[in-house]
Amino acid sequence: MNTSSAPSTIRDVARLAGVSVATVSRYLNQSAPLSEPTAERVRRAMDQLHFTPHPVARNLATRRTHTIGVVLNDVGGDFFAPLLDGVLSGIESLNYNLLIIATRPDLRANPAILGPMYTDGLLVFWDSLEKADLDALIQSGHPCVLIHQSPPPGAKIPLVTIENKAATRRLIDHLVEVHHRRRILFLRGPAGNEDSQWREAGYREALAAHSIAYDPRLVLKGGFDRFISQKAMQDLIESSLDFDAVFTGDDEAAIGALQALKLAGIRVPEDVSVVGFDDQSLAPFLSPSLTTVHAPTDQVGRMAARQLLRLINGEETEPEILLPTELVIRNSCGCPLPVSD
Amino acid sequence: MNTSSAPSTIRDVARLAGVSVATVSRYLNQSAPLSEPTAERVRRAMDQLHFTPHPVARNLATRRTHTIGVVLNDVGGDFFAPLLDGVLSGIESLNYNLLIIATRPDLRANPAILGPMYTDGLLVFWDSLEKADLDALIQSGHPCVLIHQSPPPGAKIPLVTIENKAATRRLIDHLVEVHHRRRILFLRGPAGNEDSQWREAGYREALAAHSIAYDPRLVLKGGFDRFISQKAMQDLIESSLDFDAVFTGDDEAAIGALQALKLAGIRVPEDVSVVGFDDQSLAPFLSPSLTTVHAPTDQVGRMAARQLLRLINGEETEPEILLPTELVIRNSCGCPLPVSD
DNA sequence: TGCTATGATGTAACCGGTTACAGAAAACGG
DNA sequence: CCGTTTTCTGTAACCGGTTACATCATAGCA
Repeated sequence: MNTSSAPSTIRDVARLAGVSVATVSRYLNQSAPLSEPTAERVRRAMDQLHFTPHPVARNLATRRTHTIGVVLNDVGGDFFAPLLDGVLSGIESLNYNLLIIATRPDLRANPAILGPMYTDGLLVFWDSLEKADLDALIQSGHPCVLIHQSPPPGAKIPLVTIENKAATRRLIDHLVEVHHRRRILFLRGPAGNEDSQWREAGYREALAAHSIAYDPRLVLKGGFDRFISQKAMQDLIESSLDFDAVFTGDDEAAIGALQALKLAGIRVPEDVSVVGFDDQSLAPFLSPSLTTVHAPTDQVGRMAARQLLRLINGEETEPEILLPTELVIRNSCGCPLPVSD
Repeated sequence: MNTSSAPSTIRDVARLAGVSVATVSRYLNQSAPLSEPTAERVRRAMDQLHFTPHPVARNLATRRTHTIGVVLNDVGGDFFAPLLDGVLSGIESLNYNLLIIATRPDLRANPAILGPMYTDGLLVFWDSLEKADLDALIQSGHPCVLIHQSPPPGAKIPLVTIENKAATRRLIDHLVEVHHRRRILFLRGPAGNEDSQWREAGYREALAAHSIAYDPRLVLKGGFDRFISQKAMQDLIESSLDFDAVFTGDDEAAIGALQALKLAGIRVPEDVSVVGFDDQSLAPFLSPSLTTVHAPTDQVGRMAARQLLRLINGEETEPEILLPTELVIRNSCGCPLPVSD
């Protein structure tokens, strides 16, 4: 009946059970053995009062927040949902909370929120922090795990990312070997993006392996962005440079590339093969359906969360986790429709 | 050079400035006037010590968390990213933090985390809480705003959602008036989904307005899900019931419907018009591009966040915000390609 | 000049937990 | 049977802020 009374505290419980607050606390945390009769009385008192320990008070006393932060710049992007889904499944039922820390190119994060008072550790996604902020964070020693971005040299910060180079190699090999493409465009990602750098390395390796000369005119800025890549493709088409395939760097850029080709009346895949990277959720529904490389973004999130928890608990962590990627053949490369999908 | 020393506290600042902790606190919160010389000394001491007030201690003392929670079941779904993006922009620079509370059909939320100790208020998305948990939350009086779901009768909880019925009416009107469709399928959303109910009402209203008899055989379960809707469409096609258009309930179901039609060799939009709802990010890239209704999901997030903040601050709130939706004509209804896109 | 209103600051209790330390009782070993 | 260890429990300090109340100058006023 005392529904709307003030929530009860550990002292209320102690009083009702006829024990000290320390005893109640020990019961809560199993931090010391209690005699069975005492435990029973505490238990009784607790549920008679509907007692729930106050997390903030506990956080203050233990100097742990039981919260991990995810630092991201690109909320709303296609990476966001699967990544967070993975992170959540990584901390599931471990009594950890998830705090979203959104940064923007124009909006630096409040430095304090990166500090140890808000979270027990941070998951830092590529491009979410200015270099200075990242360095300061690393210096501070606050646990963090980087996602899709290597730590600065010397820093021993775990990294979780995906395998880019070998997968790209297989992707380009497929274009050359199966579809006999030899003039293959590459749309670079944003400056400084490591995924893009590795993909470019895979691209060049594949060309070299097939004795195809590297032509710098075939490498454009796609920015992992549909509009930038559409513009880049349009410009290239106007320049009437010859090409028979496009590796768009990522799926997002593939959207723009497909659009540009369509508007120019160039048929995909008959005239030009198009392949992407990431296997975003819309890849199967583009037209033609997009041949790409599956990036296990949810797993990246899950693994990163696990690494961070290990770090927080002082356990051993892997310095680097490279998750495997997988070629996904659909139609935009020129392969026929599968029987069903 | 004392870089790695323990972080300084308000008492350290007080000592260095030669004032009491209360004075420092007053400076921090502007909660009482300070003489300029005192203020100056506090300021000096603060940045000499790089002092940052400890948020958890502050939360404990003020019994506010400066955090709002978003309760969601469908992390990873297409709603998630834009919604959160909107929420973040709604709380931007207001010193509020965002906690993600993910529930799953199989995993009930820890009841405590819905309580007032973790957050100052909650944004509750449709279907994220069991009825009992929602009722308990509302009973508790903890501030909350519902998203895409009306409160139980009698409860005075603000609601933020979108206009469904009139938009659906316009959508179906378009099919009938422009494309002369009269046998229009409707794929219902999940049971209990209010959006779906309103869309169905709009659908029926449009039929009635054009004197088209309502045929219950044309209403199927699409579940707002690509697989469910694909299956439903396939079954319907096999039953060889006649139809010339499909309103898929949402865009997600449109994916499945398009797939089923394609596999059956039925041409869209020549043989059958297909229209969706939501205007998810992939809608323009389906083939043919999807005629749909734009749902301003990011705005829903922003508005809901704002309402919640008002509620938390004891200001007046709107009982219900219905955000306008807008018809987006593309090609899947049968309209020609726009000049550019 | 003496008395009160005002403004600035300090003291100490409080938010609600955890935990170091101490003490008492029970178990153990010789 | 007594000293030592072990097991359980209590006392009180502590985490790092906020704030009600008290205090003390100083300004204002008659």
